[in-house]
Amino acid sequence: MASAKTLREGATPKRAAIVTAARELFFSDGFDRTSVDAVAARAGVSKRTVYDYFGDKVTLLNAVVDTVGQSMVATIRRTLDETLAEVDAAGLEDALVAFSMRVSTDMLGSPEYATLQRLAQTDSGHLAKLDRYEIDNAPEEALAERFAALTEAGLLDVTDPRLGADQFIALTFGVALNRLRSANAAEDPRVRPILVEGVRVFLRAYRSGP
Amino acid sequence: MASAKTLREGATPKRAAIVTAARELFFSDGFDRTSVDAVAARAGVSKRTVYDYFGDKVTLLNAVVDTVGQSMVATIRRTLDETLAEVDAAGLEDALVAFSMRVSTDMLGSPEYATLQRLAQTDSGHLAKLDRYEIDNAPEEALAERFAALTEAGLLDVTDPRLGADQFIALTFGVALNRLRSANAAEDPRVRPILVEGVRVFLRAYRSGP
DNA sequence: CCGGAACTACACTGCACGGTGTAGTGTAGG
DNA sequence: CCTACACTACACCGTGCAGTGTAGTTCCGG
Repeated sequence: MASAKTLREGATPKRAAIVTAARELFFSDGFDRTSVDAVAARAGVSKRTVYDYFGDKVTLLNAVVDTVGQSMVATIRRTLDETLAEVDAAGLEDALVAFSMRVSTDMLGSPEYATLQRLAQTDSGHLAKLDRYEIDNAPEEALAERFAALTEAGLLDVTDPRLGADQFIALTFGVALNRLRSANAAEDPRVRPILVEGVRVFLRAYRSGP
Repeated sequence: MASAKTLREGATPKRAAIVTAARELFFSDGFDRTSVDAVAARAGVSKRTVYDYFGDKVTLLNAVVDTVGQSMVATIRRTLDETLAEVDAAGLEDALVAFSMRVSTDMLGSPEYATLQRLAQTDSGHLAKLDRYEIDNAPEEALAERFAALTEAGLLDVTDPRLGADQFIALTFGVALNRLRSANAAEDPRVRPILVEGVRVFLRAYRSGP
């Protein structure tokens, strides 16, 4: 006897369209300033359908956060494998730069990550208690694992991998995001130097000493 | 013939109370979810008075951002002078830790800085074009100056002081904020170790080598 | 051909909130 | 005592928006 009125389930194209439209609007205008009517219009769908699928606006937000989070994690995992799987000491710096560049650009806009945080924090903060721990920390955890492996392999000297991952992220994406508030990292030529320097600082601190 | 209806000026206690109440509510609930009625109630003031002073809600937000920004800059400048004015090589690490700790705790709650950014960005982003450049960058610039001085003095080796400042901030406050999303740094015992490690990374990368 | 599910179009409710107008109260200064 | 001003209390308007109810259309499987 769930009190729900049987929301529509499954991965239909309409559902995806709604989530996509909602994501775009939430990201650009914020949760509060986005009306469900606008989402429906953008998705090319009747407002009623939105409610048939999601029940209410907050649930829709959760769906967006969920979707973005998952795809983000997937992107990071894949990029991690593709850029940092087999490196030697000589290629480490380039590999780390490549990794951060790819992540920066692959995330559709760019501050997608930070924006997601904002969305799930500021907006649904008091509203929904989504178990965001996994989504929030998965990227850091994945990177931490990799740092641990690199330490094992003698390329790095990271005693606290999780902290190291947080610091790496802060030094690269954190600085870039802070500097170029609105910009989308995909094209901005100012991004790369920031990432390069961030990686250098990280390596000066954590590269395995002789 | 200004179109304004002569807002109330000057630093009256009521005005301060309104700004304070608005700050607290904007910070905890967000701009959109905070009603002017709530602000007035919290300030112990009639709603009409709020409008007599500020004209509209966005102007009130600007006043809040302004006030917080100024006091933040003041705090940072002062702390900078008190902790990093006269240091030698031996005391550098401790001084940097002291600086970041003091800044973390002195900022009333803690993520005040990030929250301010959010407020002025997400919320008034499309609404008001406040010339936030000074407020936003003053802390970084101030820290950059200090790093330049320390480089001059031979304690550090920071070729791009502004970038170094951004990195320092990311490594310390950035990491702390990211980890302890909601917490207020003032008391949380997890903050200090993060700051200490951030400073160490920074110094390993930037301490003047022999 | 029938029934049901997915959808749309649209009207409609209820409410919260930004903003205003105004009458009235307290208070300080001349 | 009178005026001016800061302020309150309160009623009020307009609007935007979440959410619902419903009638009608299309389409598909049996």
